[in-house]
Amino acid sequence: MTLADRNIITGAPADGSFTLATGGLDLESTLDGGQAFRWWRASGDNEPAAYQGVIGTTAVTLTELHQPVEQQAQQGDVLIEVREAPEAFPENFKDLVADYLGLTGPGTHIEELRSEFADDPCIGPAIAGFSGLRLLRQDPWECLVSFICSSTSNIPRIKLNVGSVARELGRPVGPGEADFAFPKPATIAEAGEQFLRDLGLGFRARYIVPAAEAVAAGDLDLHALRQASYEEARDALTGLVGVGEKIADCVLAFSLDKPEAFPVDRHIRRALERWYGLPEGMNNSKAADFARERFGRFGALGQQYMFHRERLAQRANWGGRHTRHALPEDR
DNA sequence: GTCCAGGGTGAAA
DNA sequence: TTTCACCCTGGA
Repeated sequence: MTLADRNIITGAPADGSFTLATGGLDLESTLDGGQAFRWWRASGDNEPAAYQGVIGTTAVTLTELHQPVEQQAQQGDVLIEVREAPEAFPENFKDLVADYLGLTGPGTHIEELRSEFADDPCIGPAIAGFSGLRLLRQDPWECLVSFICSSTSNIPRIKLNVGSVARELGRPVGPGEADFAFPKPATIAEAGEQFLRDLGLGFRARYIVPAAEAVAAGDLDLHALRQASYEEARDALTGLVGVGEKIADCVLAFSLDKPEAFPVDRHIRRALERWYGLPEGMNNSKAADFARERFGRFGALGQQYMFHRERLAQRANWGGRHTRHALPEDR
């Protein structure tokens, strides 16, 4: 039975909670690993991972099921609890959650990735030791703003900035202090650059407002880019001031159905040099070409594994195994 | 207290 | 192709 078979639903959940077959999805690395920035851990380090956040206009808590549970749910499924149902509760909400978690998309092609890249020096061990990372399929507008915020920033600060924008300009959708729907482009455009600067976004405020205006005016139709080719969609995004290839590739990978996108930042650049013989001094654009050539349709997912591995390696936290055995200084 | 890096980009040199 | 300014937050 496939995940899709197990996830067939009709109508909205009656009691506000339901489970999804996710094939062993790991919430921490997927929701809080640098793809999305508005998920907050709601459980202790030694408890099964649980995260609070907002999907669309619905405040939810997602919890990994680590023990056999009743009826149709299985170990490795995820429990979705609706913390506060919106006035107009989406009839197909379970489908929306499955869609957001990428359960029907390229992010689930983990077995193909595993078989094709089992011998890969960098992501091979990462996939073998850690198979729960998936690609999300986020709302493109929130994703775009998030990654404009990422410029010369760091993950804690990106979360701070995106959270401030949602809190100050978004509509409250739940009891929690982070329970806000992400504000529409017109709302952000109207708030203006100075407002965003006062929220602490710095020079990024100057980039977000014109992007909001373009989307609000219909000059840039983000959802339509899901149907466009990778090149066409990337050109449309980099047409925005403050959106270069890296940010565009993040938005393409995490919200616009472009699995071949391969965002190259300083960490990924270092990994490409260390593991794949990328010549030092090659610019990021060429490095991305190199990686897309190598990873093809697994670019976005492979990049997430690479990014995850580099992050853990920097924290020296890869279970003491995979980071230590093949770094250049060890060879 | 200072110093510095952090999921970049665009313009000038 | 390289260098620099752009904001500002948290940790060393």
